[in-house]
Amino acid sequence: MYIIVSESKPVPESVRTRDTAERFEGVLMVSIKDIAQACGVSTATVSKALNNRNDVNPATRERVQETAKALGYLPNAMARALKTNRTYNIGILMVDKADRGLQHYFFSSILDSFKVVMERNGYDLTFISSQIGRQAYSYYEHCLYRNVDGVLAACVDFESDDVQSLLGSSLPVVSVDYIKDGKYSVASDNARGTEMVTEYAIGRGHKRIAFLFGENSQVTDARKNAFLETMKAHDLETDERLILQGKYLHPEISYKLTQQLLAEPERPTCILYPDDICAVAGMTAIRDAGMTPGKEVSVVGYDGHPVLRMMGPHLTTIRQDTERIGIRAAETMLRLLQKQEIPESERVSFVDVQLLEGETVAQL
Amino acid sequence: MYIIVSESKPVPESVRTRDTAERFEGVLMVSIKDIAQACGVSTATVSKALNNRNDVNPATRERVQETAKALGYLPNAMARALKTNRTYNIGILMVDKADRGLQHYFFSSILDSFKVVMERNGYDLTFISSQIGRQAYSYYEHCLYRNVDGVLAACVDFESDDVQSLLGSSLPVVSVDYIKDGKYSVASDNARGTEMVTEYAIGRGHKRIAFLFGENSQVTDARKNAFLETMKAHDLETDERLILQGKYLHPEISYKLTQQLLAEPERPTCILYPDDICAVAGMTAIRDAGMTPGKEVSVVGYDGHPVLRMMGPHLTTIRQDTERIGIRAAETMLRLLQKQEIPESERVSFVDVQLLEGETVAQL
DNA sequence: AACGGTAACTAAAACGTTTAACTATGAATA
DNA sequence: TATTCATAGTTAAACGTTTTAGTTACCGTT
Repeated sequence: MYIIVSESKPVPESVRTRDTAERFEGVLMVSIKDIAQACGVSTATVSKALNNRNDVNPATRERVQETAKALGYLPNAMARALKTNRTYNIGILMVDKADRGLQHYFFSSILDSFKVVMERNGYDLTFISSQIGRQAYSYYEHCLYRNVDGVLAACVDFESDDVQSLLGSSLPVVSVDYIKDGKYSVASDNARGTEMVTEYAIGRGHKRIAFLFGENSQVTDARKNAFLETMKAHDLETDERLILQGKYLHPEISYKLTQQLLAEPERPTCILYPDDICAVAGMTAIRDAGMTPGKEVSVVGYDGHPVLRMMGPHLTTIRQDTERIGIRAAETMLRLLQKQEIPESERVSFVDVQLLEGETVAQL
Repeated sequence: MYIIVSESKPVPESVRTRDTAERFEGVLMVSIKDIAQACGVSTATVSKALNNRNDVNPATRERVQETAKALGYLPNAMARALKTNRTYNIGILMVDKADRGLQHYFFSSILDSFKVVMERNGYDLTFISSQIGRQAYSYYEHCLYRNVDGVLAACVDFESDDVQSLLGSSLPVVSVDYIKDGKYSVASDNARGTEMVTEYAIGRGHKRIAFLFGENSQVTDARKNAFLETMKAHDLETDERLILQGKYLHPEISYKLTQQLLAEPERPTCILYPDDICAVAGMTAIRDAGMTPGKEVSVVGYDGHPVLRMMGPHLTTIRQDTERIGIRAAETMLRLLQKQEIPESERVSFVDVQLLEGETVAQL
């Protein structure tokens, strides 16, 4: 690997042996050629020395590395990538329809832990847009243009042609909460989470349980199916008037749907929401209707949003382990990048969820 | 600029005239040479045609561009950057001490809007880490290594040597909520926000107002000073027992400090919190002490976090215009990148805030 | 003395662009 | 007719690396 340069100092005029273009005003970059001249060896030897190859004399290697340090040498990522076809750059695909992808706690938090692990391993993260310069291109083309070594896809419209063509390519792609045959993904255990929370409500005596779900997606399907199956397993009938589609993280819609549920002739005793934000909005609707969440009507969220940790009453919810999801995704990515064979069974990795018991589900 | 390739198709074998390295398995990249051969011109002409230079015959330009499209040509960012010293890549420095920088609504939201504007203008965003490969380097060195065209710095320890050396460099840097002489920044109008909210509380009859502030920073200083000055301007005395340091976005600490304030012999009638999360925690502490936020003790937040939009009671708070901050930062960045002269007076751009009146400040 | 082997190094090509300098052609001008 | 000029193209170098193939020089064997 390269030389640690603890502090970047200006290159002393005395050691500069050739004209190097200024990368920025006043910033002269030292190249491998400068080191070669200073050490009286060829650039090939310098390259090998800096990369710790073994066909270079230890004494020479030492001398080269010291000179590199002394001159403040930094490798040029572009030149290296051009030659090796490896950028040590991972593309991040995280764009929801409203360009608000980063603002969803669930995804930004996954990105944060993914980032930490990847950076530790020498990779940088670059967002993939749907343009190159000012022209429109597909995500896949953008990836080729930037030559990323791999892609993390999350919070994106997986069913779009654009994303599908990326997933179908030979690029290493790890997707979050989306499973595709032969591809690699990390998913929160949505089926189990929904099962847990449904059983919890049933266990506290609830029979008439409403289920609000978000936009169509694999996540939504997994949760909806788990809900229906759990209800059936407990011989409880599901009233389709209580199973409504809302939108993830959309409090207004959740508020309205809650009002609608409360207006039912036979209203539910418990409402399962697609996320915590929606649950909070639902609680407000309940209060506005003159009732108390957790008393007349029980409420359950999803996510385990940290903002709610300190809020009263504590929301009963499913915590998704975003940190672990990010780490798992990074691990999978690193294995792909190292061309490790990943057994069929490990292509999809489910991350455990956790039931956070608050005070919003009444014991009937 | 370049050719729009609406869909990336495999290169027909017939048109491939030379061996090109596979960038990934099965992905043969078409280069400018392929186009040159196919069109019977030199690579120089192809380059000029694709870049819409004017010393190329319109007919030739047309032919080259069509061929490029037909062959599925994509420019190679690395090669181009190596030659031109322009990457069209902006470094993002957004790392708090706990690697949770992206999870702060304020910053992720700024990043989101910054990203949209920069991408529209042909720039990509890459996170700057403090490593190159597996070795530690300074942020500045990392920027040189990746050859970013500019850097956005936010949510970072501005006072550290590492960040200071970046700010002191000749790289175009735009900082958010941190002002440095001769440098470019966008800042939320913290002084004005605090003044507004303090005057609002005073206007509702509050005299004994507590002020909780976060970690030492320019933001904190601006807010604290504004608070003290506003109080003084209204001839109200400030009790230093009511002016306490907490931590941004740290509900537990906020909870404890609130308890401490409530235990004061002469307790405050209103508490100003450093952010909405802290305010929510404070409200819980107030409830836990058997009181009602907005009645016995009033509460004010800061940020205008959207999660709270649907929560009852509505928190009175200052909304920071994160979207505009991101856009402004992008505009400043673009001007710097185009080497536009930015007048002294526009180096620091303050973004207006907004008072969101909720129900948590009692009229005395 | 001749040979083979190895360690340490070098020369040069290559990655895919851009661009400065040059050339050829023909049209316009003096 | 000779000169200038503009247009449209070409050649070749360069950006900073990595890497293949080759070259020494030296040592130990036979």
